[in-house]
Amino acid sequence: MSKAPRVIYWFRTDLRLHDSPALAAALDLKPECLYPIWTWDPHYVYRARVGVNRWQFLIDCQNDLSQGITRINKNSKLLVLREAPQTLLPKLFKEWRITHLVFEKDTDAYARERDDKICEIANEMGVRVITKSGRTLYDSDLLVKTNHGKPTMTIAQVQAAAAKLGKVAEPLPPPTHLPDFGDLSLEGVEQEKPQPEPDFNRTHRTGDEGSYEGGIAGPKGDFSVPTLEELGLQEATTPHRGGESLALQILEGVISNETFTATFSKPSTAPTAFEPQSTCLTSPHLHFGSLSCRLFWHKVQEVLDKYKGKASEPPTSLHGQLLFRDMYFGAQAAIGYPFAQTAMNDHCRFVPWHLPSKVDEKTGLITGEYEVDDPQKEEWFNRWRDGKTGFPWIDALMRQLALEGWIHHLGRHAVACFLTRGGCYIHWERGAEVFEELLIDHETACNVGNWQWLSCVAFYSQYYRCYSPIAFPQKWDKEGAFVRRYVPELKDMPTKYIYEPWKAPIQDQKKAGVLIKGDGEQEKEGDLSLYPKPIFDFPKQREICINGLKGAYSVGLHGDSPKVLDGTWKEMFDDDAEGPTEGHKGGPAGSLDEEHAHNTEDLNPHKSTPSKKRGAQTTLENTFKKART
DNA sequence: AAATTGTTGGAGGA
DNA sequence: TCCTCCAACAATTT
Repeated sequence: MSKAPRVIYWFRTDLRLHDSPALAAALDLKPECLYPIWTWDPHYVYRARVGVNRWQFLIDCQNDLSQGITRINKNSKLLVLREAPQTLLPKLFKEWRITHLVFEKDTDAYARERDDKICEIANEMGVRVITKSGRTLYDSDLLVKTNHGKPTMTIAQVQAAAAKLGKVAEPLPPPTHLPDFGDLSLEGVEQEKPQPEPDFNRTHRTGDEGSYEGGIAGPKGDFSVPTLEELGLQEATTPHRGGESLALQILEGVISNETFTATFSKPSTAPTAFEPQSTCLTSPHLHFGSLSCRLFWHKVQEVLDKYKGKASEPPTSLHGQLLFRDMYFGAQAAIGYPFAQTAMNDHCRFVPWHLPSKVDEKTGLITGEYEVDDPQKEEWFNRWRDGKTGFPWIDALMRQLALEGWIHHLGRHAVACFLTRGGCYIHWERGAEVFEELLIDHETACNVGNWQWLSCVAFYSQYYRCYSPIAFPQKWDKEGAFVRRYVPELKDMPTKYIYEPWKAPIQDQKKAGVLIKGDGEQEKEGDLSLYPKPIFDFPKQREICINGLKGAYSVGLHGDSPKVLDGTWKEMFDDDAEGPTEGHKGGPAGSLDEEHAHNTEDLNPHKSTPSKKRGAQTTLENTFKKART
């Protein structure tokens, strides 16, 4: 007769009680006791980039989950344990006489490596491991297999595979009972403190990082959910809060509006809308698992089934948004570690962007540090990140991102295009890292996938379709309410100049209480606020970028090309690889000061084109002729 | 081989 | 508001 199961249910990213196939599997075991645990993975604390707002959201989720567990069983709660799962779990298996480990499968490259190791150890120790897929509509590995073993790179491929795989699984109801946990003794367990270097999150800490200081069960010894204070983090600034209770309320709000749900079309939702925003803001809940994507899918389906009018369809519909998520997860599942970088990634085009990542020679993985090939480009990057580019639309978005941890999808398009192929010509990996740090809904698969899309290195290739930081927001927000909200220096700027304040006559600037001057370092001059001059002439940079992309496409290297890996790609490009040089080596920004001294220079794109285009073409021929022979 | 399609560009004109 | 053109990528369909 075998003993009754003693189960660890390991909540990882997936923090939900509703529709957790893995939790259902754990309960199917009819365990004698169940330990619902969360482990502080030092990878998350130090190596992933996690800003305070995402920490806050996660802590909200944990508190809500813990309360949810206690509502079902007053003798149970979420147990938060401060140690890496690879070292901690084997000790717990022994200490708590565990028979089964159950968790939801994770296809992130690091998570897979970690979980494989854990499974191996569990196997050796005679602990049975049960995993279930629950993070996506379809199991990502199965999706890839159905896509002929290839990464899912288009939504059509996902839809074709989904048609073969059949309907999205029905969401599972929340559990009605949860067993007590057993003995919580940690007598025989010694905490192994993690190696904190490198620590990419140091900038967020006011005090010492303290998540491993109070022992495995935390400073109170009661396995409680940590506070930002305990983690040594500054206070969060986001108004968006986490937790399944809240997520279900949002979902209810969405589906109770039948027309919104049935006719939702992402490209026609305004990126400039705030309070309320134009989309549902469920992405952080999908990331942390405080909302099930399958529950979302079927709730939307119920509305569609009874909707009489003309409904929207994938890819622009709500279902389409969820399918895109599965697409990026499928691509990541198939490509693995290289998916999140250019190096070794056969699906990623090589473009000689500025500020390229340093690559670890042994592992081939990017290190998180980058090469400053041109100090001016680093200045552009810093000003982009800090919302001081001098383009109000870009700056407003970047400030909203830093403050609230969320910006609309099209806003992400605008800033991503601006940093990479439609402005700065800086590496998409730099932008992805900033988003990773600041977004509360950050998901490696979706973030990396979208950066590749926007920079035209994978998923998308129409690099000549470029977002203007002036014309694009004008389409949505003529008055510039969004800019006035997030860039308060410009709140009284006349509407005519709101997206290009450098054009405002000096009298108008003064009347609006702001001077367009400097690089954003200085905030005030006397009574007047200062707002920076633009980092460059947008139409000029746009042309440089488009020609650069054209060249890189014609060279045709990918992340796994030998020339990319050994650095000899440089032979295929001129030194100023991004395009026409024509005496702009010092950079167009240098000439800006003079050009805009009178604030009347017309920076309207597409004005100067015909003669210049020929010039660019000729230079391009020269730049890439080696590649063609 | 040519035509079509692809979630979300911009300008100019009717 | 809708249409065409711009100059032009790549995967898929015909």
